Amino acid sequence: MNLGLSVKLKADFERLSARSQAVARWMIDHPADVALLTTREQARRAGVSPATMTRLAQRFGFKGYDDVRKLYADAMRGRPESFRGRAQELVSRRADEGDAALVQDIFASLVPHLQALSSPGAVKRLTAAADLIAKAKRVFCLGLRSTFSVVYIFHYVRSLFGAASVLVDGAGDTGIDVLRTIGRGDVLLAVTVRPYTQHTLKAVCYAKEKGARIVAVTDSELSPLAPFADEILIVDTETPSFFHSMTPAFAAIECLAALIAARRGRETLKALVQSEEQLSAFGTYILPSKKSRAKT
Amino acid sequence: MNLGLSVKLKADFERLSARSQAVARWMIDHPADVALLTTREQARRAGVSPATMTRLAQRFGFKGYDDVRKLYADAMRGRPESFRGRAQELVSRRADEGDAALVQDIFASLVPHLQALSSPGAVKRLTAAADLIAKAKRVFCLGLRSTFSVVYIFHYVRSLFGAASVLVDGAGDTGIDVLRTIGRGDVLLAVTVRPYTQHTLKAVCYAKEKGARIVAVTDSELSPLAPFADEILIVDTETPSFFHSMTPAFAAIECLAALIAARRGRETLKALVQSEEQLSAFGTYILPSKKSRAKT
DNA sequence: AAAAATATGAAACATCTGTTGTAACAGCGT
DNA sequence: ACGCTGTTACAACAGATGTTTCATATTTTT
Repeated sequence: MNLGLSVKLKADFERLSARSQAVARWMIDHPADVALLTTREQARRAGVSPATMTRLAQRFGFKGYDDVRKLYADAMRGRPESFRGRAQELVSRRADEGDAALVQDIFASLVPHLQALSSPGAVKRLTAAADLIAKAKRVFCLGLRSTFSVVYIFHYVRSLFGAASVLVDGAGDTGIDVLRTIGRGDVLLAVTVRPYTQHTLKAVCYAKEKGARIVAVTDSELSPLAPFADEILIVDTETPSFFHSMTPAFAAIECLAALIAARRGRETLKALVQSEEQLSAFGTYILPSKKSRAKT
Repeated sequence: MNLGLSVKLKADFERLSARSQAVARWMIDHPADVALLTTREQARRAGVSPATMTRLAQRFGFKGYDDVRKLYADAMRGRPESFRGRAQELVSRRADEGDAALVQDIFASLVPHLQALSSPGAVKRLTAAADLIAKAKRVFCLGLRSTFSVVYIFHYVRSLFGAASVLVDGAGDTGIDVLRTIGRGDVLLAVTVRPYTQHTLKAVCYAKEKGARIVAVTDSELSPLAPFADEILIVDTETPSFFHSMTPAFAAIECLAALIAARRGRETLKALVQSEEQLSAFGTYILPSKKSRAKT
């Protein structure tokens, strides 16, 4: 990620006044400090009056130097597109203050959450989890309440692939019963975010004791699942609205499923063909070509 | 970022008070923001009064929270890899190596799909669908196979909000039976993407005949659902992997739920309080404070 | 059940922030 | 020398910042 401003700064360097050049030089040499220090402190270090900082920023089209600092701060967080995104957001919010703003805000907040999942650290965790699951005899998928969506899609995709998957869910609250047979060689994929569900933690404890490995998808290093997890995936849930979003967790699980499928390679493809045959035999899907003759 | 404080924070976590734990958790989850945001802003995001921040810092031997921020700022300066473009170099170099490439590609492809959902046209459709659903007597939620995740989360959130919602799903393939009572004033939320499921289309036909309105979430204007839909939301499903992603549909539905919740305003909040009371009475969640006395 | 101890948020506080108005200054052509 | 232009620092301002105080919950102990 390169700061657009640094580039502009270098390009226009010649045309700047003496003091402004001093500031520009200092900024280019100390990008981290631009994000971390106050404008006044930066002026002091660059040997310039604070007013000069503000005016330089304004020359480049910012409202003040504060905006420059925010730009550098965002860059430091490792969110390359955030400035462009924010600008768009502002524009559109001016256009409409109501629903549109909420929609924009929700999706805008999701983007950095997804980007966080493709950071090197997250990738390492995803691949480690995929390795663990790919080697497992069976995978038990457990997620209650809002996270059920997440484990369901994992289980569904995994079933399509022909891999051994058990969805911990059952009519009449018999869900947890399927865990009875869990043991060494199995993996429990457990998903829970704040507020953490009691049953999920219990199940993880239980499975761990029986010798199963744990892959936890949760929202913090401090999650109660963390101490039990062999592999842990951290997903964001925050949104500008007052409720949490499961979209990042959902995306992470889909990605995990894809990684595992890739590991099984040829086997996956064979299973997919089988699945398709079965489903078309049952007339599950509408045929893409002619008229679909409905039956039943 | 190797911060001595994070370690101490985790070590003493149990001994901290409820509010301090909230702060510690937020700090561990957002280390970059500790360095970049003001104390007040951090307090706001952690859901705590500014005073708590200062006090927590003092408990750990600092003069005030400002010193903590400086500590984090120094730690951030110490790792220029994430800055000045070297991070992205690393990323793109790794992107040639199998797993990482797949992960990057998947999330990268999701971002434009989400952005498409906040385009003016999509916003209009979302708000129109929200309007229709907000006025409905009851909402029936129907999605089979991979799309079940999507309708499940909608149903779950809507139930939390105390709105009338019926999940079309049942043990023993009795799911469709609940549609018997559907009629004028009701809305059927139907989700299906290619390959379209036979049953979903059938159900939509049936509901339409009975006078219900249809909100369709699907992947194309040419979807078989389109002719029956009163409101239609189009979501992308394509990924660089060989299977489809439901993440955009998932995000769209969450957004739709948020819009509807906003429309119900005060009512939503009351229902949320009720839900919380009920859930805590049942001991569903792990209590955030000290000893959580498990029951059952 | 009462009392002591602790934790917490609202408001108050002095301090510091970023910006702007003003005046001094240097360079430059006339 | 003169006025004109563009820079710059200084001072002043409104607003925000981090900390402290104090009264009020909340928890723990007696």
